[in-house]
Amino acid sequence: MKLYNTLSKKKEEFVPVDEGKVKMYVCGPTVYNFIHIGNARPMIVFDTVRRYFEYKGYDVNYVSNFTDVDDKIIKRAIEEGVTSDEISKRYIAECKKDMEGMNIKPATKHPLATEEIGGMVEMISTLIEKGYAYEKNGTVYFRTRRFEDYGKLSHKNLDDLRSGERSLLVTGEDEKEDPLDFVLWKPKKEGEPSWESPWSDGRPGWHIECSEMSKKYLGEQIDIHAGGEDLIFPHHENEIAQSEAANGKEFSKYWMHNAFLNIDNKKMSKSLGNFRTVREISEQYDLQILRFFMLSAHYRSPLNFSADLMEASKSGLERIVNAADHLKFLMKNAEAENMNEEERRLFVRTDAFVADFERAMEDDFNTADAIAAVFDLVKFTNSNTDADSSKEYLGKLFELLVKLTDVLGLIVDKEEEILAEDIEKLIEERQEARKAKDFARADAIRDELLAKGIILKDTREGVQWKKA
RNA sequence: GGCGCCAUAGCCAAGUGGUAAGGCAGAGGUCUGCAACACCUUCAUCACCAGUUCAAAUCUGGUUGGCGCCUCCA
Repeated sequence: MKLYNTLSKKKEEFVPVDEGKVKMYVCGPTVYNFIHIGNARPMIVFDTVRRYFEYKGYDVNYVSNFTDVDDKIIKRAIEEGVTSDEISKRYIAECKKDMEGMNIKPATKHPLATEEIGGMVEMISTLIEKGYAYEKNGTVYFRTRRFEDYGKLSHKNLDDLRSGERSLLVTGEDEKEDPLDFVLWKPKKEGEPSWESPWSDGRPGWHIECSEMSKKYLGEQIDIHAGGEDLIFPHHENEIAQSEAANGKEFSKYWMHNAFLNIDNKKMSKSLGNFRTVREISEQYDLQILRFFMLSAHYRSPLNFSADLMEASKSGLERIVNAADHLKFLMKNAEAENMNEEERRLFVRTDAFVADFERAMEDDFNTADAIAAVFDLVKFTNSNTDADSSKEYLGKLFELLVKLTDVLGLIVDKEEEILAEDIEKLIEERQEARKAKDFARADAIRDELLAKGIILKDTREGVQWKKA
C-alpha cells in the first residue's frame, strides 16, 4: 500500500510501526459552531482511509480530538452570555450528529483538549527543562531555532520565514526571543476559562494540545498524522517540533493532508458569505450524497462544491443503490437455491473488479478510481442477473457490492422497510387495473403513491418500489 | 517577496512514456400500456509554444490562465 507523505513529498510504501496495527491521529474541529462542509472533507477522507486499513485486516487505533478551548469559542460564549463549556458541549453533540449522517465511524477515542491539560503542562515542563522553551511573564514560548528540523514538513527554511515575517511583531509579541517562537501556554484574560500551571493561571496554546493527546492515546511514535493542508504550517510543523523535542524520537512516520473544498470556485470565507454547514446540506440531501461527492475526486486535489455537482452525485449514487435494491428484490423471489455452472463462471469475473478496487485504494487512496471499479461491478450485476438467477449467486454479488461500498462508507443495504397495508392494497389494485388495461386508474394510483413518497418500478420480474 | 500546486469532452473526474477509465448530462435505439429502472450504440487527442524520444496527456524549458500556504482556518 502506498500513500503520499507530505514529509518526503513522495508516495511511500506503508510500513506500520507495529505489525498489523495502524495508529493514526486526525486533527479535529474547533467546536464553536456547526461544522461546515470544509470540515467534512478530512472527516470523510480519513474515515475512508481507516476503513480501507480495516478492510485489509489492520487493527486501527483512530484518535481525533475536539478542540474545546479557543478564542472563537470564548467569543461565541460571550455573545450568547453562556459558558464556553456550554458552547463546546453543544457543538460537539451537533458535530457527532453530522458525522453519523455522513456515516463516519466514531474514533476509537475523541479526546477533549480541556480534559488533557495536566498532560500538556507536563509536556511543556519537559520542553523547558530540555531548553526548548522559556517563560516570560506567565507566557511560555517554544524556542523554534533550537529545534534543528524545524521546517521539515512544510519545506520552509527559517530564513524564508524570516523574510515573510512582516506582521509577526504585532501586539505584545516583542517579548519573544525570536519572532519565530510560538506560544505553548498563555495567561488568562478576564473572564476566560483557565487552569493552574507553574507559570500562570491560563490555557494551553493550540499546537501543544495535539502533541499531548496524540502521545497519550497513541504513544510517542505514531503511523499517520492527518488533517487539512492548511494545517501543515504552522500547526503540524509546530507539533513536530514539540513532540520530537520532548520525546526525543520521530513523531509520525506519515503525514497526510487533504486539499481544500471550494464553493462555486471560491474559497469558503465569512466575508464572501459562502459558508455552508453540513447541517444545511442535510436539509436538502441525504448526507450519503455529500460523502459520495467528496470521494469522487482524489483527496489531494482541490474540490469544488456546487448545487449542480450535488445533483450529479445524487444520480450517480442512485445508480449504485438501484443495483443493490434490484439484487435484493431478485433474491426475495429467486427460485433456485444454489449457483449453477454458468453462474460460477460469471462470478469469477468479479475478481477483476475487486482487484481494480484494491489497486486504486492502494495507490494513495484513489477513491475516484475505486468508485469506477464499483460502477463496473454495478454494470456487471445489472447485465448478468435476472429472475432465473439463484439465491446463492445473487447473494454473493450483493455481499460483494456491500463489502466494497462499505469501505467507502456508502450504505447500499438499506433496512428493509415495510409498507403500510393500505399502500400494499393500492399497489395490488393498480396491478389489477393494469391487467384490465385500465391505465388511467393505474396511473392515478401511481401518482397517488408518488405523492406519498413511494416510487414504483414495473420490472419484468414484478413491481418494485422505493422511497423517494 | 519566499515556498508550492493545478490546467483532460457540456459538467465532474481517473490516467505520470506506448497512442484517452468511470460517472452525470445529451443524442439514437431495445425493453415497457406509459413512466421509471436497466441494457446497447454514440459523444475528447488531453490550455498554448518549443524541445527530448522510435513513441508524450504523461519528461524538459517557456507562455497564458487559475489557485494555495507564509496570519485563526479542514
